[in-house]
Amino acid sequence: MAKARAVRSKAPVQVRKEQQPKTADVSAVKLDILENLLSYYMRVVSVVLNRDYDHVLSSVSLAHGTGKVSTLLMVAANPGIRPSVLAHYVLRDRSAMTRLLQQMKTAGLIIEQISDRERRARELYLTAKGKSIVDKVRSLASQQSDAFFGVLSGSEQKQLMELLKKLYASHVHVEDED
Amino acid sequence: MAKARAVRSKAPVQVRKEQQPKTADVSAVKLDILENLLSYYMRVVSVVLNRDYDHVLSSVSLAHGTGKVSTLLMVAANPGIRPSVLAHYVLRDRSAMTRLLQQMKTAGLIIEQISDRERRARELYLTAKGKSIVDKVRSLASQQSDAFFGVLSGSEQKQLMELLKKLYASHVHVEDED
DNA sequence: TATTGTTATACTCTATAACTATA
DNA sequence: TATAGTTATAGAGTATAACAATA
Repeated sequence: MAKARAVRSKAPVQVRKEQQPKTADVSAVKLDILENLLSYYMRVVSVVLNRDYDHVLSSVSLAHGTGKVSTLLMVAANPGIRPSVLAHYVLRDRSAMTRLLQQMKTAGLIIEQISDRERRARELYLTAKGKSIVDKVRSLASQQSDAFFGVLSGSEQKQLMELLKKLYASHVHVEDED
Repeated sequence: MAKARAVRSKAPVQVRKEQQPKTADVSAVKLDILENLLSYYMRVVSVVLNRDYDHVLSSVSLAHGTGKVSTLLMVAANPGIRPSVLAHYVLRDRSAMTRLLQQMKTAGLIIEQISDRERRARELYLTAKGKSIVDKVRSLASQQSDAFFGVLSGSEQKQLMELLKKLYASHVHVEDED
C-alpha cells in the first residue's frame, strides 16, 4: 500500500479518486432502468462494502473475499467442523474450499486431522496462532460493519437486518424439498 | 450447462445441491458473530443474487458480473459517453473498463469513435446489434430483480430500496470534499 | 457405485505498473 | 507534466471436470 489511509469512521471507503475523470462531467449521466433496480443497488453497495472490508482486514492477512474470516470464525465456533460443511456456509464448492483451507493451513492458522469415524472426512481446528487472532478478527469485522452501516440510524439498521435475513432465508439456506 | 434448469419464479436460485454434504449435519453450525453482522448478510445475499443474475443473463451473453449490462444500458441511455465516465459508475478502473469494452466491441455490441474536441477521448455508441438487444436486456434484468426480491412484500421492497439508496449515496457517489 | 476431498484448467475480476497519445 | 486510454502481470474467485481414497 503506497498511501497509509487514516481511519475515517465517517466515510469508510469510496470509489478511488483516480477513477473520477477530470475532463468529463460525471454528474449528468442517465442510469436507464438501473435507477430503480433493487439488484443494481444491492450489487454496487456490496462491491464497495467488500473493498472496504478487504482494506480493513488486510492487517490480519485475511483480506480478499468473505471466505477467510468466515472460515476462521466458524472453525473457532465449531471445532472439528468439516470442509464440506464449511463450504456450504461460505457458498463455495469443495474445490474452492480446499484452496482456501490450503492457504489458511500454510498461514499456520488451521490444522486438520482425519476423522476417526469417517476416514474420508477431515476435522478442522484452529492452531494456537489461529486462536490468537480470533478476537482481533471479530473486533475488526464488527467495527467495519458498524462503520459502513453507520450512516443508517439504529432503527434503519434493524430494518435492513430483517430484510436481509428474509432474503437470506429464502435464497441461501433453504432446506430444499425435492 | 449439463442440466437445463426450468424457470422457477418462486426460488430463483439456491446454493447448488452438490454443495450440501451428505454425511454431515449442516444445521447445527454456529455462525459466531456473523449471526448478527450486517456485512455478512449483505455479502452472502449479494453472492447468491449475482449467481442468479449470471444464469438469467447468460442467454444474452452478458453474464459474468454487473459490468456488461450496466455498460450496455448506460451507453444506450447516454450515447457518446466516455469510457472513464462509465468506469466511474461501473466501479472499475480504466484498465478493467478497457477490457470489458473490448469484449463488447468484439461481440459487436458497441463501437467507439475518437472525440473531435478531445482527441484523447473516445465516444461510445451502440451498434445496431447492440440496440437490438437492449429491450430484452432491460426486461431480463427487471424480471430477475423482481423475482429475486419477490419474496419481500411491496412495502418491504420499497424500504429496502430506500436503505440501499442511502448507503449508495454515502459510499458510492459521494462528491468528495478534499 | 457414491461421497469426501484434491488437483488441474480456463475464464473473469482486482490491483498495479508501465506504456501511448494527446493536452 | 497531466490526463485518456491501453497493455501486461500477478493473485484470487468461479465453474468444471477428472482423480484418489474411503464408504
